[in-house]
Amino acid sequence: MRTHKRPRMIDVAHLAGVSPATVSLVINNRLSGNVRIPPETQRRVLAAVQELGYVADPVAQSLAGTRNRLLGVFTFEAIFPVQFRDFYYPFLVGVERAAEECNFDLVLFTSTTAGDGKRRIYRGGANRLRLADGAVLLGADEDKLELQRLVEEPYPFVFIGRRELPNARLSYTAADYSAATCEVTEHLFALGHQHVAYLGASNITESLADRRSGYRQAYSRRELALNPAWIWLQGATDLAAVLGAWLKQGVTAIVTENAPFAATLVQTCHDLGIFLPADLSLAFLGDLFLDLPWDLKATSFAIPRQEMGATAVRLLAELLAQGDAAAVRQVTLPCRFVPGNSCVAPRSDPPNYIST
Amino acid sequence: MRTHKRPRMIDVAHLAGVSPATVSLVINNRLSGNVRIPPETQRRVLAAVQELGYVADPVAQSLAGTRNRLLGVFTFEAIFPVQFRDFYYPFLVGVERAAEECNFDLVLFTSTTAGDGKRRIYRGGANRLRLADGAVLLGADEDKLELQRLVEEPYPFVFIGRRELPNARLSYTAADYSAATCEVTEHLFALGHQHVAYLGASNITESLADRRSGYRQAYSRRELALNPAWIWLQGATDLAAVLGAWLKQGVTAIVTENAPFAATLVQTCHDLGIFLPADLSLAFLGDLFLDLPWDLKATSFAIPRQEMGATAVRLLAELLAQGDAAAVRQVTLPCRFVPGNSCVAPRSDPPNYIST
DNA sequence: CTGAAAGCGCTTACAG
DNA sequence: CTGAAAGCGCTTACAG
Repeated sequence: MRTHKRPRMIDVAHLAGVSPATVSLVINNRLSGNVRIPPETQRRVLAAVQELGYVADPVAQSLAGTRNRLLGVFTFEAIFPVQFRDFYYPFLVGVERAAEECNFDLVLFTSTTAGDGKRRIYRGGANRLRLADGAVLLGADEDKLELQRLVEEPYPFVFIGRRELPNARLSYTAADYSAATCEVTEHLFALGHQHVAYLGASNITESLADRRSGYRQAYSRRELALNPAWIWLQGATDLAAVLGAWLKQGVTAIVTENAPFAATLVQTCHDLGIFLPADLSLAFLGDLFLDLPWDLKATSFAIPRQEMGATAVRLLAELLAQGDAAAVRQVTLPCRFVPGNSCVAPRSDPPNYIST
Repeated sequence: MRTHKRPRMIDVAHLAGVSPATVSLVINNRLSGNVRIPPETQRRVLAAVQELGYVADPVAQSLAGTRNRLLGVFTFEAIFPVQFRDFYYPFLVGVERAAEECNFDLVLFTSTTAGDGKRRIYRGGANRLRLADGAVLLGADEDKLELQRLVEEPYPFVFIGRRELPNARLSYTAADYSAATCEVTEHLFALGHQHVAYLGASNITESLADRRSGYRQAYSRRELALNPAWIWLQGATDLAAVLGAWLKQGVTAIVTENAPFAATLVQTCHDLGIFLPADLSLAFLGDLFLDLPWDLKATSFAIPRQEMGATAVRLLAELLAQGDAAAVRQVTLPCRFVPGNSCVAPRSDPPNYIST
């Protein structure tokens, strides 16, 4: 039972002495081409809007099939995560700023949480995001099946982060992890390291694949042979054992993937009595939220998170303006190399490690 | 031009050989009271739903169902501030969680930014928040005139943080800064301090007023006279001078308001060669985002930020359910005393300070 | 230039 | 028990 406290378009129309259609036209500035409404009428309409405090109901606008200047923000996990707060926040800052620029409000889909705590775009079969004109998606753990379904319908969205599907292209703003990883690895080569190992997580995502290809690229640019044993993805084997073997084989530097992983690495080095960075140089692939011991500052790269968020919104705004829901835009932004002191030149006189 | 790829209710109705109304009733389980649909019909409808992969369009549902289940989140500054990120974030976490519970989506009003960079509830006379069923407001620097206007219209909202208006009551979820400050101050008395001074900001807000009254309350509970000179609000006089005077007069402990301010205090102590906490105990009024030197851990209290956010949303949900836009709810949540080591017993043998 | 009408996809009284 | 109809608040051809 809606109490009609909120003024509706019909009220505005009455007050202004025109029809709802005219109100709609004036409000939405659809005064192009063959539609011409005299300034005086427009003024009356606007005055009525003013007087009543009228704001169009976005739900009705949406149903009627036009734009409601609402941009969705969808994450498969909580949008305000507690665990990776520091990582995600800058994306949101960027999203907000760009939305402000483009005059969009943001709708956060929190009601899409399924029974299992995970969020779903499709509830049963309906695309919940349709409440908004378009949406920005972000976060890990995306459900590829849902994404696949989303690209198949004419609904504009942009993913923050590169995401690929088997048989479809989708819009995204990515960070150039490949180039950044290549740069970091080359930095190690330039310092004089010959054998640079790679420590990664056991899973594979687009952004991890990019890092790994950047690592390989650095090797091929230097025309160095890459010993497959120097790539180790977290698995059955013990990290300490791998580390011991690497050192014996002459590995003097490691590039490592994510922060939780990096913490384990640093701890293991400590346990094995390996001095950082004197015995072993460490480079980190992306923003690190980890306090390193011994005044170590991570050599790494910075992900342009705020820009990625802002760019995603701007792309979406373009897609909407262009009105072609099938259009695909992909933008890759550079990362910034962050020099630290966790990478130094290798020892001229390497210690003789005992295997563990 | 919406393409009808998605099955609509009418399609289900056709397939099941019933009317849309029946489909709606079955799907929404509105089979109470005088509505009775034979199991066989229900089965047919459900089978059709299944076969077509039908799910109701939420947009149409909201439009038909009177409410749009959108809750606004409004701040007069950016909702994702860069400066006070750590302070505001937990409120948002609480808001999101409660919204999820209550099945509301959230709309962040970023489009309300005026030319001057500040956000406004009213744009040209229109309440922009009306887009949502109700709204949660938070943040400092609220515009009292806009708030005044908002309470005057029948629009349900809840402020996160106590806010008062001259001639109206509004709904909020507050933290009990008064009790918490009283507790912290009494803690100092219990440690043996006789003269506890108060250092505050120059402005006055509801939450600062609460702290100040808590401080006074602690004195009156102990039946101690409060020397007016021991309350100092940031102003013309130099902090160092005030501090020097206090110490000479036997002040051995200070409670201090906000973090930026607290930083100045700590620095000044350092400059004057005052050892913390041996020479001077320091208590902090609320969550402190400041690294204290010398392994000092702040004695302070924790603001129940997440709970405040969640409670605000739940209150709002209640107000909406109750349908009385004029109803006012005010909830005050307790803060948690945080024992640190920045408060210790006063020296039995106080140093003889030289005035600066 | 502007109004009347149809339609977006659903729900809810109201009849039968 | 179930259908026909009206309505939610808007937009968009289509007439005039």
